[in-house]
Amino acid sequence: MTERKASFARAPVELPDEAVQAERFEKARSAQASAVLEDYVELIDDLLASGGEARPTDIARRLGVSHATATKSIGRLKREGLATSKAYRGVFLTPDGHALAARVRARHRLVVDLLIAVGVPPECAERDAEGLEHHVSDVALAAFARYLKR
Amino acid sequence: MTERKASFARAPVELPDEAVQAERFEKARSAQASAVLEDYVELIDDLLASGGEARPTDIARRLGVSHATATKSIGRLKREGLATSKAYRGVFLTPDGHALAARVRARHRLVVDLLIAVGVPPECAERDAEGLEHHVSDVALAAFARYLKR
DNA sequence: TTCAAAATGTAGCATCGGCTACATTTTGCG
DNA sequence: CGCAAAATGTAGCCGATGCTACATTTTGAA
Repeated sequence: MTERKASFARAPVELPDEAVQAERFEKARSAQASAVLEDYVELIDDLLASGGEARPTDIARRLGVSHATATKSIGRLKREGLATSKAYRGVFLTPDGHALAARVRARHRLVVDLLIAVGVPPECAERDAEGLEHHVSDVALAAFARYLKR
Repeated sequence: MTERKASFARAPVELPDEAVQAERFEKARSAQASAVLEDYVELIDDLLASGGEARPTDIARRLGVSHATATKSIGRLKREGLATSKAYRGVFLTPDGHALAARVRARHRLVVDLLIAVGVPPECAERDAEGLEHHVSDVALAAFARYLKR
């Protein structure tokens, strides 16, 4: 078989430009950094809207973490100006926190609806959306909305 | 406007069962935990396939991190039995690592194609997929494949 | 009212994934 | 060949996010 030693045996793998690729990964990392905060504000907003109270223990149970972990994260929410709370009292959202919660919830809805629209089973859509949502850009979100409107 | 004081102003917020919700968040966290490993094996596999070498410096540049960070993560890949390397030499994948890379790449492709199919601009699809892919379950992936086949 | 259980707070530990700074080894060029 | 530059390795720091263990405060029921 006429083959030269250095020839490529497989399809020529096309790598993206170095800088472009690095930028993509950086975007993904920064999205992940805000994911936890987003989960907390969304959940707190839900609890406030439904039951009227957002207690650290409830938050912890719903997120599946220890109450100590939840308390620590709530502290971060407060440092970032998204929530307020006093010792031994429930947690509340600042206007910023509330606005973030609204955006997050709307995005969550869209992602779930899109998944279902392309044939993902509802329960699976809900489960996957919990991780997916933090990485969907505004541009993609707009595309989802257009797609669903058809 | 005839409104009663204590009536609910917003739609009655329906909260998922506590355990169900906790399970969703736990899934998302565990998916995130393997995200970094998946990114590394996929990139290493690409580098090996295209240029023939996967050097820590190249990996670091493409991921947008320092070489020290890359080295540390490569150490983790080795601990987890996904890669091998000797001091001052390139990185290689074990059979397990190669298999993981193949699965990750296939999933990445599907996610990008699905995004494009629903109207997301290609470059945006590539960017978002970098974060999204780690959270798409096998069930959702199968649905994506079915959808694209139509 | 009292007191035990539940909720909350706090301290300390581990891992992970970033980073910078510095030490060491390879590599390649003059 | 020799030596400087590049690549690699290593150490130590930080913040985020988990955890357990223990201290404190609230709460509710007897």
